[in-house]
Amino acid sequence: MSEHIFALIDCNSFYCSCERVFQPALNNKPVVVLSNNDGCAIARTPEAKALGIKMGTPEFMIRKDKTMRQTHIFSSNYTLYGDMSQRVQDVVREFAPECEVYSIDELFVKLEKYKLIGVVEHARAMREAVLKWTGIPTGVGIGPTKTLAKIANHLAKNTPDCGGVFSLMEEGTRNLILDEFPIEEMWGIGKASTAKLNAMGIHTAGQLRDMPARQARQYGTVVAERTILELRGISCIPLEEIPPVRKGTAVTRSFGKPVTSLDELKQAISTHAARGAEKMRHHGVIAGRIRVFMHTNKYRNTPQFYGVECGSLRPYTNDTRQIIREAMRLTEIVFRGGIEYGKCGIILEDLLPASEKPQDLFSDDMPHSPNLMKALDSINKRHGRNTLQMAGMGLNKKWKQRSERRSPCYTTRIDDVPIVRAI
DNA sequence: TCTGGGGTCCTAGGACCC
DNA sequence: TCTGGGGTCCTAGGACCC
Repeated sequence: MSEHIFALIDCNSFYCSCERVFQPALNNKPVVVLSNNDGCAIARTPEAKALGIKMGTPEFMIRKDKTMRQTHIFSSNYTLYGDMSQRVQDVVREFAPECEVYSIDELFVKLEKYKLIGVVEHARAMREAVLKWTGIPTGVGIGPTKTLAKIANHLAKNTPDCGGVFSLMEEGTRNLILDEFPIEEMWGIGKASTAKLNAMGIHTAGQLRDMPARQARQYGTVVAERTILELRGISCIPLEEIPPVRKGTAVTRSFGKPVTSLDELKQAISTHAARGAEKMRHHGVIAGRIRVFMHTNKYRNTPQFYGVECGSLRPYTNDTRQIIREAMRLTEIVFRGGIEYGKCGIILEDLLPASEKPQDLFSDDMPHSPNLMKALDSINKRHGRNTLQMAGMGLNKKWKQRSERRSPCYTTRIDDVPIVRAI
């Protein structure tokens, strides 16, 4: 039986690296990128980590703290990151056509074909090409299963002198490493599992790998069993080259400041509903159900409230008007006065490819919908999001989030393309 | 005294991921 | 003053059906 060879390519501090590509003066300086609403740090460079900034450190703490304040802070710019991600993928595919896009900054590939020329050398060449052609630094971990490739990737980033590539294909090395590797750093082992395993005396990946079957059953689920087999080098999680069809899609946001009025809530929900409909059209799907929710800010010391209501969409649709209509009906049901809301959103469920739309005898169809929506989308694509919108979405959107330090869309907006001048 | 068994669907909640 | 958003999978329990 021929052995699998998985590699995981992971972009280093991806969002920060994207910002650095266009501001090279920030290399070797602490940089963070904030969440939506400029709430907290979601990406940090090693220099920022060294200052004590953690994943989720609030923005105001970074700004106030004496050592942290030297950090360069960016609002998140998903248009830029999405485009840079696409460029990284394009380079990786040239070196490894069997490729799964695992997240915006991670790709799994299979490398069996490169065994003769040397898998590690090939990975190194790929990594250098990604850096040269996109400006994004990466780490590559190699192993006989995805779980082991993930661990190898962790080592690639934290082992000086490995040139950004680490392989766990060789069994001897693997055993030595796993005996030292803490379980809480493993893929699929979160807080709850760590506590459970620690209580059983399991602290390292090596101990987990050698756990007797009886004890393993006591510990957990199918997922745990799979992880243990993967640690033993038996591949249970295959490469998924074709992304599975989404089951649902959500648009949710915190408010820039607390919202109390039904009017503003309706504006926000209809804005999210319109964005949800747009996302569905982009993916060529329709929804059979929509859920609307709103809740208070859990960090504030005010009476807490969480409300949610679900309604069906018949016929299945991705038409902005129908989605907003149902969302407004649900909003009025859920809404309660006298509450300071912190966040709201919509979730579209029961998604189907638009081509598989169920026939429906009892509800009116909108024959002109596809063309109208197409026109709406192309106008907004050319002139910017919500250039053309439904009246209910509101014009001044006072509830909107902050995003004060967003960088330009260097690679996707012609007005934002950097200009190089010869001196 | 005796009181089936198996299946589906739905929802809620937990855990985990990036 | 200020603490993200968007996903997946699994399990348990209730309702309902034959």
